[in-house]
Amino acid sequence: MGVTKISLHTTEQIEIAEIAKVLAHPARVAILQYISKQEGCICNDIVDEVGLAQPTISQHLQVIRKAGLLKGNFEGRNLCYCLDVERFKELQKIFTSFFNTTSASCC
Amino acid sequence: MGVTKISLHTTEQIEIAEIAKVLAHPARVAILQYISKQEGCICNDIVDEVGLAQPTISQHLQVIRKAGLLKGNFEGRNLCYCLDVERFKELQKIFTSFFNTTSASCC
DNA sequence: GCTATTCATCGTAATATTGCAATATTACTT
DNA sequence: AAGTAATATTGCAATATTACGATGAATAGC
Repeated sequence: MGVTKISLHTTEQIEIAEIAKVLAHPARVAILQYISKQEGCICNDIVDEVGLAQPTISQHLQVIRKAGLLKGNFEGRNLCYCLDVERFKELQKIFTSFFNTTSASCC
Repeated sequence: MGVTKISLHTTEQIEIAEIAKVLAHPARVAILQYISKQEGCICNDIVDEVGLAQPTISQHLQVIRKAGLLKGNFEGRNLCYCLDVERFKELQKIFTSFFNTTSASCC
């Protein structure tokens, strides 16, 4: 039904899935890579860089923002996006912990 | 349109997104945790453990299998699933590399 | 043979995601 | 004030995902 039965799962499982969802689209991976790669901040060149329409990029940015990974400062009429590196590393920790804990005894 | 324009993205971005997609559902996270946690192999107790219907679990297992993370041996009439730990660690490496590379210079 | 059990697959319904055109909003510029 | 530039929001179409009941295939045990 396209509807996830969250009541069945632990908060940890849901958290990991939420984070993974942010990375689960190549455009968002591209955006994350791009906004971190830039020396200063960048603006709507994400649109040029990634090659999707502006509303689509805006939508993906919202997903990234909801995960707490986006910082944006206005510079004149430009919005300059930044990766929230601290939050990003937080997510990495959660992932690393999941991977390490999970790859345990088997067969 | 629900259709991802893969032509726009690099193979690395697509690969990361593919891996993330596997983890992008709490049920699959739960399954991965469960099959790794078990001493021996397990069978359809995943259904009991996770709490979704058998066809749904089977569907999720297919996603995990497609990512190369599932090993299954028949034991009598039971299929015993195993996490492919090597492949799992491979994915972890790809993720770790992405995280480390991405959290670079910003603002 | 028959029956029960285990798991996969099919079909289908409900919902989510992705993408874009059109439009709105905000803020700078003249 | 009017025009322009940068983003966000809205609305909608196409597709993907999630979930489950029904059915199918394989095997164990009688």
